Amino acid sequence: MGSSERKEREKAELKEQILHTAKKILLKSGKNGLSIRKIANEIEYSPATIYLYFKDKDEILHELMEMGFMLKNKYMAHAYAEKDPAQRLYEIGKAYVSFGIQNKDWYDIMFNSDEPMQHMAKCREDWDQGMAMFNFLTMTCKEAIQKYDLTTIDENVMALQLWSSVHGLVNLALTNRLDIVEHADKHEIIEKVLSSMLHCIFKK
Amino acid sequence: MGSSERKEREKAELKEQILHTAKKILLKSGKNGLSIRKIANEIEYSPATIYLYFKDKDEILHELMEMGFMLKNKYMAHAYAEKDPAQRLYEIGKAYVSFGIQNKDWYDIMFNSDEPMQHMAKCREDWDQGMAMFNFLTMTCKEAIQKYDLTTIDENVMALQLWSSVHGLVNLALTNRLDIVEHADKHEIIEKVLSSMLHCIFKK
DNA sequence: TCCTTTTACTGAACACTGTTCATTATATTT
DNA sequence: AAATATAATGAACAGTGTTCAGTAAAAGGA
Repeated sequence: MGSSERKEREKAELKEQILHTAKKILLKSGKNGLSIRKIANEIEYSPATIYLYFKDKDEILHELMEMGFMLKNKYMAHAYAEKDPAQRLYEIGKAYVSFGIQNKDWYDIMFNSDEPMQHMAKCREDWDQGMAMFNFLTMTCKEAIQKYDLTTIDENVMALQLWSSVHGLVNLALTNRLDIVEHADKHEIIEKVLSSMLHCIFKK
Repeated sequence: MGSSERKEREKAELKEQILHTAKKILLKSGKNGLSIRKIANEIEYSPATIYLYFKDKDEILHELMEMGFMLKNKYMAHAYAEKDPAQRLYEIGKAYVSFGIQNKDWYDIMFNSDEPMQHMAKCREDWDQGMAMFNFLTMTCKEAIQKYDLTTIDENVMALQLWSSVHGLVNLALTNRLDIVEHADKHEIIEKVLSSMLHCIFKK
């Protein structure tokens, strides 16, 4: 009979509903405001029911992390399509920072939080999205090195140098530490640092 | 009578004891393991008593932040004493990263946590330690720019570029995201990025 | 249709968290 | 010794993640 298939579909539907609600609460109340009990309340099930669909809160945050990467990819799409690797690096940096600044809670879950990493460790899973992102950055660096004949820098070092810079900038901005040391406009100063960074790398 | 003086001294002593215990728990159980109730339990007072000496947990974390900066200064002392500004920047970077990697909980409270910033906002206080740190970095950049005739870079931009890089590196390392994208030795790769960063800036 | 088995769900509890406040205990002063 | 001022707390409020015995509902078989 097809009833077992229907049941599986219903089970998947409730799982989706839980995640959809989790996302809703995340957007409304932030990561700190997201709790199992609030999700349960919203979908009108008991908190215990959540644990029939997810092992623990870490797993839910891991799923939210994956959703975050999908959102981030929308921000990156235009930059990724740029032909010139040097210009592409600049566009990637700008898009990355825009995503981070405009989506604090998503960014925290993806790049700062312990819970999704904890879940991956428990499941012996890889950080596929993070690795894919970094690999693409590294490939663009490689292209740029070849095209602009940058003999003194390694592509892996260059990629990490760029990533850590924008990661640091976003975190300083999101924790309100950037405005304290630099009163000027946040976007302007970040733009300047990113430009300076790339200018440093590409000048010979 | 001097009894009021003695009472004030006793009050200050208990305040010190609370902070000392908070530090002890932070070192043993991390920031997440630090709770008002654990402090109260350790010093054998009721949790409510803590609130006679501190407005809230934010204030305690703010005090811990200040303690963290004192510890950091010990890490930085040698670097700060370096004569040559370019070499000093390198030593500062290395010392900063060492401090961060070796003191996750202190680093989080100082450079990532919201609570100490929240406390400062409530008290309309400045982030003195952070500003002092950044000002010193900026001055060193200014010196380096003058000595090595770097005409294309602004000292403020350069300082922020360096800070965000090491901040990003430390955070990626502390959240176990660095080892995932780069399997090589953590310290080695960080050293390489820092060197590359400074090499980029100082080459003409 | 009735009965058994399987699946789905939940109430209540456990062990925590920060914070407040009326009440009690202690110490000081009159 | 009594009155006052200070210090400390018990208990409660409103939360948190998580577990598990027990119940309700649906599915399968006779």
